Amino acid sequence: MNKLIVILGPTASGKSDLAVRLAKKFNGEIISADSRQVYKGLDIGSGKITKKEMRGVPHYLLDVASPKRKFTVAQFQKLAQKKIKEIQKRGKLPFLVGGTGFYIQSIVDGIKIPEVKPNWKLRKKFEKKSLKELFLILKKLDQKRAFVIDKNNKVRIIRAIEIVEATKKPVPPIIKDVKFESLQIGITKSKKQLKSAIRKRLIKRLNHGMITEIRRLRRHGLTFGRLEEFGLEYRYVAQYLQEKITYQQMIEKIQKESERFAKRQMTWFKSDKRIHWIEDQKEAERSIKKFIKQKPLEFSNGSLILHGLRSRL
RNA sequence: GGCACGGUAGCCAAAUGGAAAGGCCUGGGUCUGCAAAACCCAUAUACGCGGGUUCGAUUCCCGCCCGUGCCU
Repeated sequence: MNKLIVILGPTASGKSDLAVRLAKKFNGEIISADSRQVYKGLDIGSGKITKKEMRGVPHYLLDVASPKRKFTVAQFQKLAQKKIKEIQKRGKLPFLVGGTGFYIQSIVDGIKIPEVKPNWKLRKKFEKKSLKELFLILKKLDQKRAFVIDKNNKVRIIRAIEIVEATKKPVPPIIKDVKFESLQIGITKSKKQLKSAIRKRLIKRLNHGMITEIRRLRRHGLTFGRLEEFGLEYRYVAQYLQEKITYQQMIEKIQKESERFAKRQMTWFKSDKRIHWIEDQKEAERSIKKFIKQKPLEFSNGSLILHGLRSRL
């Protein structure tokens, strides 16, 4: 059996808690799909689940990377696929839980990411160039990719150039290699609910030593610049510690930015029509039960080549 | 009380004697190794009040109100 349950939703929607309950009920184990919780030492600020909250359910892909180094989707994909298979082999049901849409997509759709590691030196060099210059470079190297790429997005253009330079070939089309049969369950919350959940959670995190945590990260050698890259809590606490903003401004910023982040997450999720949106645990249980009973789908051999960028089934 | 500066959209903020920039917020969206990232699109009956000068005033003049700073 290669079934996989995905629990997703915007930040502060209560994914972790729901996942533990469901995992307990269905003999499952949890794999986190969160781009910040992979880092060691980012605990309170990233809302990492505690040992106690796990209630005996094994969790994976937490604390697998050093915050000094950048962790990427490709690394996530490899580790997660391996873990999921291991869990399945033991006869347990894997739950992929998190809010990082791209990470989830990398597993659910099994998109093949070009095997070109980020070349930080090259990126740094190209970052200095103007958008226009970069676009012209890409156009010369790979017309097809240049045609569809977001012309205003430096990061993407540089990445495309990076791939072509390394492989000496155009950027390959997106290929899907779906390895698991997955059921995606999404938690919905109204804007009001999210807003107040974010507020409550923020106060709690501050009371639980979030600032101390970030000071500790500093002591362990993380620069303020690096801390700011983690976004939200880490970014604005870092700014507060540098006295760029006041305590009050820090709180307001984290709140606002978290709300906006939740919105962006929903934008991502909304476009995936396969997600089953649920309002409570009962509903989730029902759809999981039904999903488990289904006969495994016949997997078509070979990989799919997508003509569009994402599948919106 | 005196002096100075200011009052432009929900917030910040520019310019201008002749159809009032921009940013934020907000809404929608994109996504091929940084994705809590990066990027795109949309959005406003906005010039404190009253009078005057003028063909025409947000802009110049007078008075008033409000805010900020300094002085007594």
